[in-house]
Amino acid sequence: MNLIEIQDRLKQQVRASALELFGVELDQVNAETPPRAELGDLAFPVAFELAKLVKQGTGVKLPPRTIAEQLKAKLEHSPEVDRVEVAGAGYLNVFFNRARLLALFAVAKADPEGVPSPLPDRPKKMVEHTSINPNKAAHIGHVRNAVLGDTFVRILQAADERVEVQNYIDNTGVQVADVVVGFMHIEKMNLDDIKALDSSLPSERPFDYYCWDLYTKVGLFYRDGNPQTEPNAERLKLRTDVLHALEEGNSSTAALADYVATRNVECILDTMERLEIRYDLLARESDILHLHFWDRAFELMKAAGVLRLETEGKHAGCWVMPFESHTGTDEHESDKIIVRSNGTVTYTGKDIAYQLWKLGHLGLDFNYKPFRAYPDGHIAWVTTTEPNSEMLPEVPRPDFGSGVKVYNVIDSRQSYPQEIVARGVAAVVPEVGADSSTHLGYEMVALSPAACAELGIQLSDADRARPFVEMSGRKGLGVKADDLIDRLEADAFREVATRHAELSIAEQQETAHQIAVGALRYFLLKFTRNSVIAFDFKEALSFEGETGPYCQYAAVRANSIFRKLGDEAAAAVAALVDDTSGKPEMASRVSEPLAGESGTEIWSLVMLAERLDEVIALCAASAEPANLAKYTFTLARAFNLFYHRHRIIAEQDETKRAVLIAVAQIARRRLTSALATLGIAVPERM
RNA sequence: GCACCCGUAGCUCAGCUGGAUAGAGUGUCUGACUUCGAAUCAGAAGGUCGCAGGUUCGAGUCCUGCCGGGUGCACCA
Repeated sequence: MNLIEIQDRLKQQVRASALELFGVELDQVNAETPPRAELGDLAFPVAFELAKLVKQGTGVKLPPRTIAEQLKAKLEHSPEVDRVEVAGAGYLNVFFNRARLLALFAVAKADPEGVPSPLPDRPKKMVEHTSINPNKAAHIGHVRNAVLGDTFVRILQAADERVEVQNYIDNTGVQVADVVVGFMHIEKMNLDDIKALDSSLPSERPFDYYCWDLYTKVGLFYRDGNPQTEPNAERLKLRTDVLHALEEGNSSTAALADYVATRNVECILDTMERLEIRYDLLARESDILHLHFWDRAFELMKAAGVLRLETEGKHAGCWVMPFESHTGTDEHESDKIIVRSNGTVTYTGKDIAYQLWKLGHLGLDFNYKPFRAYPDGHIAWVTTTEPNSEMLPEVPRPDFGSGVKVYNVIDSRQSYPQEIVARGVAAVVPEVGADSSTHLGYEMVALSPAACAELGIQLSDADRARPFVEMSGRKGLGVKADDLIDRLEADAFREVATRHAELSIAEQQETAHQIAVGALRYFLLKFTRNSVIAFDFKEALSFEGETGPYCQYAAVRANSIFRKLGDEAAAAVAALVDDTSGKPEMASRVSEPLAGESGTEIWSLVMLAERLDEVIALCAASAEPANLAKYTFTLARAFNLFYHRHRIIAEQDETKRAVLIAVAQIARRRLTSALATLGIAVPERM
């Protein structure tokens, strides 16, 4: 039995008592954590609500405290409850039987490092994240997306959900076309030239870095080298021609673009692998086009009557989706164009087709082939048009698509098109509804003025006056992910080398790597999704205070205690469990260290640690990983305080020592599990 | 013009479906390493929760209006 089950049981008793004593049927009973541990383990503010309902129902005015007093007597019969107090204006505060629950929590099975066994019987949830245009290296804004998405995946898995992770590859879009224009018309290269270049590039400037620089040149190229002038129409036509070639496929230009995009995807996946971020499926836009997903979606949408062919006005010849919640003006139309007057489909249209496929309502499927095998044997697959790829005998292919719920991790600037996608899907398949599509939006990562100065970026006067500057791949304005990870690893390595000279270089590097990942992931997760991160080097590179390494350090300390205790820890916990079951005298001795002011302080760590399941459930429901990050830090902080105040190994009293061991055991298990769900490993030493 | 997001300590941010005395980190100042590791801990100082109304037992949280900042409203993605 865990804390959630105990709470649910008490809530049911409150409901039953309210009905019995006052004849009031409560919809739900709220439980909260009292502001201070000495006020109890669980609080019900239910008496306030009951006072109101009783007055409405009968006209009798009962003070909340009187109501609470009557409920108190009923609750005190539960075996998990030690006593109940009425406090304040009418709070019902529950104090648990500490010795009993300590034994209960101490024997709970350890979580298997946040990787639960697969649950094939469960309906599948789809999470799309990363989805970086494959034309350049990833910057920290992209990493925010990937870390948010990956952590949300881990949260769903920790909540026993079945999840499929997809990364959308927009390999036929404008951004890829631009880099292709750069290779063909600035660098004057053909496919063989690019391959030769690729293999000659130094490791510190890989292909995606090369494309990053080239991409910034293309913007200038369109404007004949002067950023102030209007684009050169002749040169812009080169882009249109490339775009057209990409959509058609089967040309030397398309082959060149495919190489460029695929190599960038490989580089980006390498970057993400450094942060423990992996994928199940890479869904390529070219395959959505060439397998005619849109044609099918178009038919479904027309049949459902969600599209209207405009015959007059400035949208004449376009198929549009009416969007009445946005009122139109002269400047801004309220309807969303899905098919252009030249017959081509917009991005939103393609996304509706893709979303219908994710939910298993398109009636078409991709073909698949393996893209990358991870060291643990997991395979990231990629979509393809070639049907024979299905036949690869040595790799069993999972079934992709057909989820019941879709989460799209996309920055909040795209909330308007995302809303249209959700409504389009709901209109075609009313039975799944708009609720099956969730836009997991987040604000951008921008650059603080200090960060711009450090990067040597010249700001315009207008930008200087702003609180932050938006990153721009087009302008080459941004912090590349690999550069930042390199810096973090170098900083961490320097620390580890001085602290642990006894470790081998390889061990020091591995530890530095784990610390760097912890620092970066935590930094990106501690902000809630709708807060803009004004990126600051000093803050991002910090290992002290509210950081990932702080949390890792607490877990490392806990582990070192158990390393020293050896077999004694398990024996002590077993003895404690034995004492509390059916030996009243021994049980009361176990209660002693948990009583009084000092005992409450120790006990509060247990209660906090056991709240992990509740926090995971909250994060899964609200799609807000920041809650888990904050919780993990709070737990680490509480453990550090406990660690500082109580010397376990030096403790002479055997019973108290066993209690402290059990408490530390619970805390380190939950802390390790919380960190794993954040994608943060616990080093051996640090 | 319309829609969405934000405004909380000097700075960066939390604040669960309305609940008890609004919290962290950072910065400043002061203490604690002979101990299971100081990437740590303790203490001090720091607040008109943007402003004004309203809803109620109770509002940082909900409603209305206003002020200030951000984003979106493409036959781009």
